[in-house]
Amino acid sequence: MSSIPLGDCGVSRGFCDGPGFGAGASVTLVLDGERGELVRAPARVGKKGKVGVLDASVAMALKTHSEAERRRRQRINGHLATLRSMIPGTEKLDKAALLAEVINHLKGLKSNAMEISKGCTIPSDVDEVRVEVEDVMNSGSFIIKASLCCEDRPDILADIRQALQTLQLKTIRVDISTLGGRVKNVIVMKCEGNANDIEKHLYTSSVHRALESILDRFNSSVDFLPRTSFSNKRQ
Amino acid sequence: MSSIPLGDCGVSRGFCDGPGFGAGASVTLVLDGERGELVRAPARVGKKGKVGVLDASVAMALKTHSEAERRRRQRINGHLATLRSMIPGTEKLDKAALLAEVINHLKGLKSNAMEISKGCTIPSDVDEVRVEVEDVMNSGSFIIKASLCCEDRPDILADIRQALQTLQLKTIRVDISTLGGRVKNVIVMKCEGNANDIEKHLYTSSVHRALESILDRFNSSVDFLPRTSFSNKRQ
DNA sequence: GTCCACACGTGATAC
DNA sequence: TGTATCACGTGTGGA
Repeated sequence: MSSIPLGDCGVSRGFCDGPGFGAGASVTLVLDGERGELVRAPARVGKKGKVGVLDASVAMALKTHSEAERRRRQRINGHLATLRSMIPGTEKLDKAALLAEVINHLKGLKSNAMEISKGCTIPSDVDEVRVEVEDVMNSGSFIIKASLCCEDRPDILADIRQALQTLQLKTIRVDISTLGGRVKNVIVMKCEGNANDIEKHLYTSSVHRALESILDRFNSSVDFLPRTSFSNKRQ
Repeated sequence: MSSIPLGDCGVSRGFCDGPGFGAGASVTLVLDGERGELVRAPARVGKKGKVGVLDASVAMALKTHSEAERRRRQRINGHLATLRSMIPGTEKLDKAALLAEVINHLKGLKSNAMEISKGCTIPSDVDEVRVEVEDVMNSGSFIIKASLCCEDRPDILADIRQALQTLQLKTIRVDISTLGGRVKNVIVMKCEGNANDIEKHLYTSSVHRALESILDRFNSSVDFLPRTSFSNKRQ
């Protein structure tokens, strides 16, 4: 009784005239347990040995039971319909495929959020250079995602640009986040054309070296650089 | 045949000896359609008027049918179990509540992604200054979230810092995203202490003016500034 | 003893 | 044709 059935779900048949009831109740053949063989059902008798003395209360119990079960089905199918409306391209999928697609979208959104949080937050006060080949297109192009985390300074972006412009990489996107005097730069670059693994490794290590040189340069000059020129110093 | 049934799902009973079969097949009473009354089922006869001439092929059809149906249920329930394992706190929920929770998580992740993309992506080639009081703490402090979107240039961050350092605002966080020669700067500032609405509006408009002045300065000087010094120009 | 959720087999239906 | 999915009513076990 907690959730809402979301309408009739298109079930417009009358009560108990649907398929699956009458035949299931009148056929006196059952499939034997371990064998799967069709055998005669044992003549089921009532509790007192009489068939047909089911009274009105039992009938009412059956009725309410089947109605409750129908409501439960409506509830589940309503939620399924909601999910189907939320995920594009699932209009013609059956229940299992819809649920599989829901799982995929959930994984995708979760990894997406993970990726964004990984790319946007600043790790805990530790200098870091990370370079990874993020995605390999089937066209031979590949994407390099590099990040540099260090103490903040105003010309770090210019340094990064200068260090990377010698490479034949097209900068797709740059994200810079600062927090408490630290900065994390995420640079997404793309190399178009067919490159083999050796070339990819060459690019990757070149990017890594370029960013590490920035880090080294900064760390060697941090002692005598004026640190008071930033407005967002750590406190 | 595309997805995997994910094992037995704990169903260890033999075939057709489970609940819900025997009694349903031997009781010869059905509930009448529109009324919900319990009536005698019409004596179902075979196709040729004889009961009990169901041959082995029909039995096999029934067997394969129920087995296929069981496989279908296992597939669906397997996906449901996967969803349950993906979302914490759904271990003791029933199917409908689980699906409702899946819907909630999907909505949450989607709005989260929307929020992040709102703060990180660059709008479509239109200069923009937005300032909003993001969150008002119950301590009287408030947070100003300002964003400036314009053509990219190397010293824009320094300009923003200079323009905002005259205000008594502590910079909590700065996010900068560039894409195709455009840049979006998101600055989150905090003003501690008790401020009334007039002061908040004063701060807000000051930030707005500061950022717009940067935009104006850039737009008036864009004609004679060298634009070729960026590595990530739009192409 | 009542209520609820689940798994079951079955008929209808689509392809 | 067989082989899928789906909704149905029902039996049953757990709160």
